[in-house]
Amino acid sequence: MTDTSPPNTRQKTGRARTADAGSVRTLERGLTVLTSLAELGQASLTQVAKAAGLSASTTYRLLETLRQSGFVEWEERSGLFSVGVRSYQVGAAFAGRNTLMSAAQSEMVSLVDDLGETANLAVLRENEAVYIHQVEGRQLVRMFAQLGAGTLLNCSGVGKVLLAWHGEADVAGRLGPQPYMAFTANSITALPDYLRELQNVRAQGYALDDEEREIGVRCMATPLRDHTRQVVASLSISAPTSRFSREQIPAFYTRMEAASRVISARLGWTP
Amino acid sequence: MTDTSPPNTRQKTGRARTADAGSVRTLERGLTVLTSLAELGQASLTQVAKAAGLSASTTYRLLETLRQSGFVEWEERSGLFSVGVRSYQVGAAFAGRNTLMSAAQSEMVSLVDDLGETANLAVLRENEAVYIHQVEGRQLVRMFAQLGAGTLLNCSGVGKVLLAWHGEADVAGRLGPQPYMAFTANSITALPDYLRELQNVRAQGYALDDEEREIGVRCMATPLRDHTRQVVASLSISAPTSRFSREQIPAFYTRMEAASRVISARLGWTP
DNA sequence: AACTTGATTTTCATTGTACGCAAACTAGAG
DNA sequence: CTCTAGTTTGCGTACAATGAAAATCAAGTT
Repeated sequence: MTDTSPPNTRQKTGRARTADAGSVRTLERGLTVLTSLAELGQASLTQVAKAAGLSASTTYRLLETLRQSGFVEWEERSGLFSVGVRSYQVGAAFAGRNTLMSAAQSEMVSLVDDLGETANLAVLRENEAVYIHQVEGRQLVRMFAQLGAGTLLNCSGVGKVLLAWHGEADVAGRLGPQPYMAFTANSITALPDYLRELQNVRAQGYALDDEEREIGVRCMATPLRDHTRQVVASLSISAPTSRFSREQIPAFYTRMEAASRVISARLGWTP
Repeated sequence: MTDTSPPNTRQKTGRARTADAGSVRTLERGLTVLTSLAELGQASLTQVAKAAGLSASTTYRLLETLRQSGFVEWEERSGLFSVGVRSYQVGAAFAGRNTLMSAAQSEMVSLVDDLGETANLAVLRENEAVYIHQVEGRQLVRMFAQLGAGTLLNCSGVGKVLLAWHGEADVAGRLGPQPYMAFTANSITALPDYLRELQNVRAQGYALDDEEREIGVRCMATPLRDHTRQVVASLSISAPTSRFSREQIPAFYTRMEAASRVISARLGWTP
């Protein structure tokens, strides 16, 4: 029982905008449920509740509401939930409005035409790189990257590019506690190594994922900038090492650099 | 009408959900805001508030929460909101998990290879047909259909197919009040005409949009069924009349029917 | 069949939160 | 500078959302 404190404990600490000011808890929770479900792919009520960190009954009601709005689907047969059409519709609106994607589209296609490998477009979101667009290569072997999926920042070319021009503290914060998760023996797991790598990226103008994510797959990523000259996205090409040897790096870079330049120009970037 | 009738009018199917039971108002409103914004594309606070039918302050707080979660973006420059990356991510999860899309993908590609025109995949959602997948044709002329966009049911081939096997009352309900919106002189605007058209669809096995949506564009749609034998989606091909004459209808249908059969089979349909 | 176990749905009282109103700010336009 | 339209914040209250626990339901196990 809080003793009746004076009604005006108005702290006027300047402009400190409290992180979660004006935040609506219920909506926040609902979105957490939706996001958790998206990550799970397909899940039961209890699984979602656990993933979202909410009680079963609350999750039940939130999921039910999401279902009624079409953001979530429920398969009667199995009793499992999954993301619904409405979510897809809303997501498509993002793709439509997104200037980045339309600016990159044609160049990505011609890049794929020239190099024959799959091109990806990724942006930074909190602690991960999110692939927002992909143009598949002619080659049969399919690359891993899944649209909309998030990738760890420590072991992907796009991750390096997106962080390369950020401050060290920021980089450290986004990568989280060491050692970073490793996928292969080449994965970078310590901050100093990563920071040194970023220096290379700044010097060379591109980042390499040299079988750090998956053995047998090499990947080159370049920065895209807009009118503010900040790096807003990263373009990447992934290919099996058999078709992308170390010797080919300069050739790949020449082509990718040209594409990046064109796309950046469309975004308002000036040299 | 808060009828306090005993909650046990349990229907066998375990699923007797009352329309809005267990619905969370705040989340509902938040989702309405998100959906409205998706439709507007890019909008100011007041525009969204108006579209969602909510007060400015409520909308402000909901938008702010959506922004903090990444579902909505806010451009400082213009002060306008738009759909954010997070929405895209969640939507992509739908696409990934969607068995329909993966079942249809390869057949759509080969259909496009054979016919040279753009193929679309649509499902029914409330009162509209939603295009969830598209494979673009080689031809230069770009078709109208936009991914994730909803289409009116009265003047599209997919709309007719999706409703053809529904009861008349249901059809009437989904189409809303007459006269239906017309895009061209060929558009169907009255219920009796539409119901007669649905009879044709059932008899022929396909629906035609004969310049009903746009002059110069013809479109053929076929039903896709799953293991329940219900129509769960519709496949369609759109082409300018110059490349898709009435005489070609049988040829198109032969090809489309084959594709539909294969896709339906993948969904568990048995003849 | 009767039991067990675990998940889903509903009820219910309580609390805390989301809401609308209105005031305080902003920022353009005239 | 004033006006107007839009955005943001404070505040008190109604009532919406919540968790706990009870009631169902589904599926094994004996």
